[in-house]
Amino acid sequence: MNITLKQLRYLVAVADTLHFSKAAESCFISQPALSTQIQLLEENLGVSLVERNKQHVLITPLGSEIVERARRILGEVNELANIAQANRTPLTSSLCLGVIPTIGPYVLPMVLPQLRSLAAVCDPVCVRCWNGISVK
Amino acid sequence: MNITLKQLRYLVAVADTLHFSKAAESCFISQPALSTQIQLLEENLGVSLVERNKQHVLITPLGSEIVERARRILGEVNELANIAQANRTPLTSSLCLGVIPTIGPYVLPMVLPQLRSLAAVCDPVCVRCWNGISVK
DNA sequence: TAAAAATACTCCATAGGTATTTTAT
DNA sequence: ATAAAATACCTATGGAGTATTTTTA
Repeated sequence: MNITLKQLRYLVAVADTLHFSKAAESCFISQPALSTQIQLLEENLGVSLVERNKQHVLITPLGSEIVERARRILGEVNELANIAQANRTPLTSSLCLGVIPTIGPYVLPMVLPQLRSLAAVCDPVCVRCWNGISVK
Repeated sequence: MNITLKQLRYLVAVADTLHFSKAAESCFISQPALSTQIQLLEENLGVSLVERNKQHVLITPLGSEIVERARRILGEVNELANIAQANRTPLTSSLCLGVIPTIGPYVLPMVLPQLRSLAAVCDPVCVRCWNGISVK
């Protein structure tokens, strides 16, 4: 199997809490589910990341290195999502307007000026030709 | 749903090939499977990353930004795996040796010196007490 | 004995495959 | 007509839950 972001999240949670049950809670999953994914991650990487022998959980030296990298990766994934989120704001993305060619030349000259007059609509308004009306 | 590394890999493959079928092949999956994941990723992010209108696939401006970040993230995940891989080399990790207490005091003095004499075994050799023989 | 992690098992969501349809050139 | 992506449908893997066992202090 392959490393997943989920596994990295769970590992970071364990590093933060040093407690499987609390880590699971913070991830909104059950303790066994988290346990399993941590084991899978260790198996995937072929190394031991967490010591469960003593009374409290310990992160191995290599584990700490991995945890730090996991934090960075998860941060960058969040950034990626945020970038997208920012561009998702209504009307900052491109507006695709479909009109059948027959009436296009008559309707567009009336509609486009009004569209442009809306504050949120910026140049350029790009007009392309479509050969159908299948616009969703 | 959540962004997955798999989706980021597929997106990068599309950016590299600008062709869904070739991208799918390079990921060792079918074209529909890749198509679906790209759609899911776009849905997750709430933005359009790939233009499929014209004869050849185009990455949107926002898509390019996302692709660059995806590349970086995937690279760092590989690094993470490599770090682990490096520490997986046999006998650079700790060796856990279990012996029942009854015979421990008799056997260990004979075994440990030989263990130490092996080139790959370094100090410190840490000896702990176990209350059982359940060692895998 | 109590607290915490591992294991057993079951179920369901979903990733992926094959076959087909849609779309554009 | 051909090539490419989307869709439909089905199967199977595996992630997560509950219940239980194991382990350590």
